[in-house]
Amino acid sequence: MVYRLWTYLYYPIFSLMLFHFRDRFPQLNAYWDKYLPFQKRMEVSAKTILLEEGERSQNYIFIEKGCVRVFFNNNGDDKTVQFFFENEGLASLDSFMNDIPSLFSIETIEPSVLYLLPKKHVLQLMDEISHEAAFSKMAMQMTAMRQMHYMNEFISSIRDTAEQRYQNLLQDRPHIIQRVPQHYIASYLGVSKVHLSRIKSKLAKGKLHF
Amino acid sequence: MVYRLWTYLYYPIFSLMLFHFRDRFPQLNAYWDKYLPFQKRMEVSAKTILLEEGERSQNYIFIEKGCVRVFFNNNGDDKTVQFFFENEGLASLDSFMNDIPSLFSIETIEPSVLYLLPKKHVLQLMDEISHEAAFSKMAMQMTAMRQMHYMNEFISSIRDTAEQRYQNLLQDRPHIIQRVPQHYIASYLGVSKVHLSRIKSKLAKGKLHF
DNA sequence: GAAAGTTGATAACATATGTTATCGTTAGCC
DNA sequence: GGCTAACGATAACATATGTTATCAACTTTC
Repeated sequence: MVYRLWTYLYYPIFSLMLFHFRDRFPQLNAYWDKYLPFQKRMEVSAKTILLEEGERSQNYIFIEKGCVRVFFNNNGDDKTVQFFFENEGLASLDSFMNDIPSLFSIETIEPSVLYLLPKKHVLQLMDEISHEAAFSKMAMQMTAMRQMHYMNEFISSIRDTAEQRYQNLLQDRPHIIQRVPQHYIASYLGVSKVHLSRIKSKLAKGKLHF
Repeated sequence: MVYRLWTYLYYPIFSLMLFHFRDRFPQLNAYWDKYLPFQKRMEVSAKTILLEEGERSQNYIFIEKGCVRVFFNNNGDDKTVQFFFENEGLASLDSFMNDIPSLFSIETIEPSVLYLLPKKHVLQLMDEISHEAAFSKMAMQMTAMRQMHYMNEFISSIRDTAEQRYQNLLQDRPHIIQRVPQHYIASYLGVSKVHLSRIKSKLAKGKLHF
């Protein structure tokens, strides 16, 4: 019960950290820097599991170089939920906050340079940052943006075909298509890898002009 | 620019009003009651358009009796995004907040009793309520819940078949299936009405035991 | 109470998408 | 440098889903 309330309170703060913390809110960089000494630097190869589905999330992960994906297992094949790149951070939020088994696994896609900040220090950081004057405005902005993002994904799922969703991705977030293996993108779009290959082939043909 | 910032600030407050305001947070009922005199009561028949796609949202709508749906037009046929029932309130948020043409239409499904609160008074109410001590905690809770909701819808869309999504609806929100015409539910699930009918027929057969 | 519209089931057919398998290319590993 | 796994394209077939049309039951309207 206490845990739950606490989750909701700190949710937006955590969101702040999760997405483009450094780029978007340079005013808060000092807080982040203060906790640099507590972070553990890691250089890992591609396909390194950072958190296994069912384990409890103990670290906040910041990506200096490389990219990772969040996924879960669904009757044998895995479904990718989200991709993260340089200067983004992540954790399996529900697991991290409520100390429950994670619903998701986290894995590197490319060889990556990561910083891990243990839970204990994340909590301290949250505590300090919430005293910052400009904080609440930013927290709400971040949260609203996340809500919009997921709402748009949902609306897209009932409005657009897989082909249209692929083209949206191509237009809005081309870096994902450039850097992520195709079968992960397929599961992110909710289609089989064979079908995504067909979509690409169809689009390529449409672009040929004789 | 000013509008945008303002949107983000008041987003969670608005969320508070939007969903189960009265039921979930009785502490805030006094604020609501204070603005009762400014609300316009309406009794309308089914299929009454309350807001047309492209218009600017001018009122916050509270449902005393009946239900409504939010939808948009997509190449001729419309796609339902969400349903609202008794003691819930709604508006086309982006339009209401930023005074831009609405992306969605709002329409009653059943004959309904509604209260409309003009924008001007909604803004005053928001202003007052944000001074309430318990407010920020609740605002964040509401916002986190909305975020979770849309995230779960998104994950369900890449994980589940239409049949499984129908069964989820049946289990988690059976009132929707009981009260909403089937073709609206079909578009909400992202399938054709014919296919939803097939799903129902298949499930009905599965339940027969000879 | 007749006419018109709404809702839902079903059939027939077309298209979209999944599944399995094969193959060539590339990348990592010892 | 050769072995192995990962990746992506493609084909063949099976299943899922969309489209159009028809019909019956029910509601609303006048």
